[in-house]
Amino acid sequence: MSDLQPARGTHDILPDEMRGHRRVIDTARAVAERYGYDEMATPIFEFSRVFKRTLGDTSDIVTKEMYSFTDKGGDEITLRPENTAGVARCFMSEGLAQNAPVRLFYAGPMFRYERPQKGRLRQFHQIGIENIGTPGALADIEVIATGAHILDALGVRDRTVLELNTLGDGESRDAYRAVLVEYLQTRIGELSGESRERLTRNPLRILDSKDEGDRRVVADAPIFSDYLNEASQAFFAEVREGLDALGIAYAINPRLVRGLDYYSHTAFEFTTEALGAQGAVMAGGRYDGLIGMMGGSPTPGVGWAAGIERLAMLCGDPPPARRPIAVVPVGDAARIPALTLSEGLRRAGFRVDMAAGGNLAKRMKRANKIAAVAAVILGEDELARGSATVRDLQSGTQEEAPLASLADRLARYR
RNA sequence: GUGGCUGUAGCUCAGCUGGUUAGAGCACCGGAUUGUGGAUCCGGGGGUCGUGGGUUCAAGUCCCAUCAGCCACCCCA
Repeated sequence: MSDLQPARGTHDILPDEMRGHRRVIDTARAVAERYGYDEMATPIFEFSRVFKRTLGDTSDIVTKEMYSFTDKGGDEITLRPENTAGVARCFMSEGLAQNAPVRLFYAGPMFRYERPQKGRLRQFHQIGIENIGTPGALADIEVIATGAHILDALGVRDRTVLELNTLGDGESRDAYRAVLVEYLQTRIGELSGESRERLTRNPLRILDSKDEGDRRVVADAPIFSDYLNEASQAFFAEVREGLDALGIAYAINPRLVRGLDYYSHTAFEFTTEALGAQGAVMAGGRYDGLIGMMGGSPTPGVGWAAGIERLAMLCGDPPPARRPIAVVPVGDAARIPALTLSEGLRRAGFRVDMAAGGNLAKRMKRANKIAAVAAVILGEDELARGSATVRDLQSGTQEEAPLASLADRLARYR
């Protein structure tokens, strides 16, 4: 039994759930397309250094969540824990800088070695967009608007809140970090052990700590916005102005931080209360430093990623499957004619299920069970007349129709 | 990675302080109905009680371990 279970934190996506995923992906892709995004895909695994260099040596993802292994050729490989690094790598190795700015949409599985919970899996799926090569705040606004639009289209927007913050540019962040560390040093005794470690590696993260002692210390900490230089303030102001103009509500959350240096300016998250502890549904921001850090020529970028499972959960019951037409042969002589009829209807665009086995009653039962919209009954009587009986399984009414015009008769069931 | 809760049929669950062949509803299969489904009635199949060990005359029930899920922390999508 246990070795027949899917590995921890993974699960099979059966047709019902798959339709839920499909709805999220298809909706997102269609909306993103209106904003100029084209779908692409990067490999599911990359050389480990792509993520290590990109996510930093201190991030949780790199230190404890990567699925890494050495392949038979001795290469260090990692299953992608997120896709921005892969897209950035692709941007460079495929020479996309020639076409910059590029707008890319993706959907696919990601892998993180975490302790599973509802809405948190080891293999999960994300959709995301990346706008690479566009520097201004307008791009940030539009990226957020694309996300908001997708949440609208999925009908879940009213259950989410947009949290917004700015990380400023590098200069502002360096200035603030220095002041912050200086302040925290004076109260280091009150910090949690974890935060003491973060003090050297990742001090901004302390602002987001949920430890009570940390929070008391953080409450009196210098305020980041006081250290934003003029350019950073102007950038953030424009982002807010744009969101206001588009009627996209947001809540400024000064504790919304990103630990990594290549992030700058806009950071945002659409969160929800409806999913328990896993509240983040769509998260993103600006990563102007990323491509430079990976060895490319400095190129700005903005984007977000969203969890398909989480969005699908918010959406509720998946749409029902398309209802088929059941072709029901009666008697041996009808078998082959029913087969060719089925094939013809499929060529004409219908979803067709041909019942086999059992008597007519059994086949009708089956037709009912698979939620067929109609049954096309083909027996010797009909064959002799070159027709078929079409029974509407909703109303129970039926009529005979010539085979030649059957597809037209069935048109409303397509 | 830490702490807590849970694990009985495909699904939802019952099974009292350990005590005969482990039950129900739904679902599934067959029949009533060999050219007509949904309703009803009758019948049937299906469980190594998550797994492994231990205690006991006796374990679904108690103990330990392990696996998985869930909840919180952590982190995030």
